[in-house]
Amino acid sequence: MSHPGAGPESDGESKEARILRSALSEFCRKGFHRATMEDIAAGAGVGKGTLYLYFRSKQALLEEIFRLGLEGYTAGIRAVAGGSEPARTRLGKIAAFALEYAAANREFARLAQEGPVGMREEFKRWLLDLQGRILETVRQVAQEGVEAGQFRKVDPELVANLFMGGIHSAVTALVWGEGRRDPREVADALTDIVVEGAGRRD
Amino acid sequence: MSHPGAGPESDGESKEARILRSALSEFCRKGFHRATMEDIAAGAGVGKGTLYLYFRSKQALLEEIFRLGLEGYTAGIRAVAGGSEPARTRLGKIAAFALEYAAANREFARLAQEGPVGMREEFKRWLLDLQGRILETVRQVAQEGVEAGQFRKVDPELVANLFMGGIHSAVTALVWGEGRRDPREVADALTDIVVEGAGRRD
Amino acid sequence: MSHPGAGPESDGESKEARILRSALSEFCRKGFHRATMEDIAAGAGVGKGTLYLYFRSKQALLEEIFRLGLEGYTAGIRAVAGGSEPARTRLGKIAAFALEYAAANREFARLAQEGPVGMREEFKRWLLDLQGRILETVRQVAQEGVEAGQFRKVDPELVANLFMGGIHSAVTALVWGEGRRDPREVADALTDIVVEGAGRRD
Amino acid sequence: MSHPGAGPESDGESKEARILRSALSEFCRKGFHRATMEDIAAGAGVGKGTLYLYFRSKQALLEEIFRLGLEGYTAGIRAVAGGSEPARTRLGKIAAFALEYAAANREFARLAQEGPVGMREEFKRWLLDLQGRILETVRQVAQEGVEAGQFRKVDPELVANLFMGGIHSAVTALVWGEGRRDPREVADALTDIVVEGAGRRD
DNA sequence: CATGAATGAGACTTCATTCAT
DNA sequence: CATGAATGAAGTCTCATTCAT
Repeated sequence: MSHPGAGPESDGESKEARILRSALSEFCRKGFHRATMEDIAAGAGVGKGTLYLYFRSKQALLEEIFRLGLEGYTAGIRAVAGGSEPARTRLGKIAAFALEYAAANREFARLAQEGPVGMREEFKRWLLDLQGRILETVRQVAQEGVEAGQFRKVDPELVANLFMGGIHSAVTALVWGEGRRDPREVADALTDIVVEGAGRRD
Repeated sequence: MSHPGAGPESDGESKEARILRSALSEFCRKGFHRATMEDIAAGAGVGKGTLYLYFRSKQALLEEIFRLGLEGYTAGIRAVAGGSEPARTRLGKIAAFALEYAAANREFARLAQEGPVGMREEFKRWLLDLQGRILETVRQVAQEGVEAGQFRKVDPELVANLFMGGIHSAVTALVWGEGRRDPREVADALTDIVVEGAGRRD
Repeated sequence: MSHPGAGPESDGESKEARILRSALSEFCRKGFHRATMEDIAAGAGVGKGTLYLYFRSKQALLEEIFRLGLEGYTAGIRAVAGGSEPARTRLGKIAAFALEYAAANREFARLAQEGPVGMREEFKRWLLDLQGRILETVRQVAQEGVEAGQFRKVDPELVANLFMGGIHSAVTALVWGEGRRDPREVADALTDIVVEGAGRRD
Repeated sequence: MSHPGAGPESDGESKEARILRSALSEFCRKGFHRATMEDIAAGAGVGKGTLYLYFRSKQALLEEIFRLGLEGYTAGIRAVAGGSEPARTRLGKIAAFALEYAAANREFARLAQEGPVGMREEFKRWLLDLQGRILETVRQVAQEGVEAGQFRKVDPELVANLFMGGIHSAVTALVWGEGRRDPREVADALTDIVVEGAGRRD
């Protein structure tokens, strides 16, 4: 086995998974620097030294959390963005997926909003890259919308920025606010405004 | 001092201001936790102990930076949002102001994007509150647009979220990217899409 | 195992011996404190826990290495020192044996030169004692040389110190230096100087 | 001032000196790895953090101790070795100086015998170099003795090795043994044997 | 007001040792 | 006998904060 304790645990979750969950929870609650390895270990029900059997360092732990969390996110975004449906439909799906993903991973969503605090410069670049690729994916959808005549001649990059920014803003409200709204409904309304505009049609 | 009678600060900036500028610069460059009081003091050209004559703690320094930076920002937003012009015009002015403010205060804009790292829970709440009040201001504009029949029956809160999220996204590109675009132009394009929509009008 | 009936250790070396060799190698390469039980186990081709079936602790491992290495050394010294030949011959044999022993056990010789790092106070005393007994053996040879009229009235203890110190110095050059000289030749030259003196005879 | 606290202390010794003394004492008593910065600080009567105002790390502290200790040693050796007196006289002075230096710096002498444990590879090389230069100095004396016809045709390098090895051995006895002998007397006797030889002159 | 030497709490990380399998 | 996952004591080092000057 490449990793210690890869076998099934009695409480139904691998040690690695327990550590990751505990770390996410601590990082989210206290921020990277205020969270201590001691507390993370306690939260995972393991000894302090055990953390280092699974992760090289505190930083590595943080980065792995981001890697895993963003892997699912980007894969999902790309999947729903890749169809052959009208641009509007695809945008709607992107928004819906993003908001639902955030709702399903509230702690990670909160952590991700803290920004790349405590990461090595190298990992920060990876993160910016990833963000760039997501924006590019959305831009592509907008551009295809323009080319297919579904959208007017708008700057696709700006649409992508606006759209993802709007989603980001909605996610903030979603994960921090108390009065929760249905992610799907928000996604639809957001898409509606981006495509149809807020202005009155005469 | 070389010029007696030139006032206590012959280099034209009060010690407090110099400290704040140095702290902003350090926080921006290294992040809150990696920045040291020693470096901040050196950057301000004062002794380490002097920092504590002006600010109770490192946290207080950070919070004061945010207080001052956001004060100007919110005041500006409120000012341009408050006129009696059409909603679209006011939204355009909001975007223009926000982007220009970010361009004029790049370091602060970068710092603000890092999120509330290192702040006391109490100050985080104040920050969320402030953000809420800004959103509320924008929401108000949108709502008045709806009421005045300039906008169709969209959810004003969502419009505010989308709009400010888009601005946020544009600011990120503005303060981190190299190829700079004119803030005003970006603001106009952003407003245009939000009001007119990306979709084709038939 | 490939050859049933070939005994429990078909590779020709008992587990204990393999562990000792690996430990010696690690201690020699990295020093006592930097060497890890993990690496020692890996080098011996056994599990970490197995080390503790053969040795009580890391210290015990170190001490056993010294015990074994010095056992052969002191036995050899005593053997060649014990004859009834002239003192000079016996000194020559002592030097030859010591240098050849070091050449044949380079790793141990290097380790022994590092001094009693990491040992318990008790074992350090044993070590000093042993060193004292070796010196005593050599002193005895010198004294007998004086008594037999082969040597002039020199302090036998000092001769022993000088002689063994010279050997020690030569061993250092032998086990660390690249340009190797023949141990036997060095031993002869060393003995020659100690007995005949560097000074010119008129 | 380049260093904090360079001014005179109330107890008549600079903080840096107190730290160095405490560190030497701890390193000597427990060895490099077993000595703790906490104990060193306590022994110097300063806080733990203060150590790091004067020395970058524990290693740096050790290395500085060696640098200072060996600086005086090598300077002394070179000084007494450099005269124009007969080789024998100079060897005698070298031995006397070395033994007196060891007697005057017993703790350092003990530490130096532990070998280069805990040092960076780079510093180890510096140390070996220094040792080589000392040997070279002694070798030079022996060679000049040969050239001046004071010594017979012996290998000067071997003489240097023997002589310094003998001194080393005597130092060990001196700093660890209980029954102390006068360094000067030991130095004379040692030199006598090396030059005249232990053997009887017929 | 200003300074910066001094402090010590606190965090990460290592690794010898144990013990259930 | 053998293993190696798990542990936690222990140690180094950082840095915000204080206070005597």
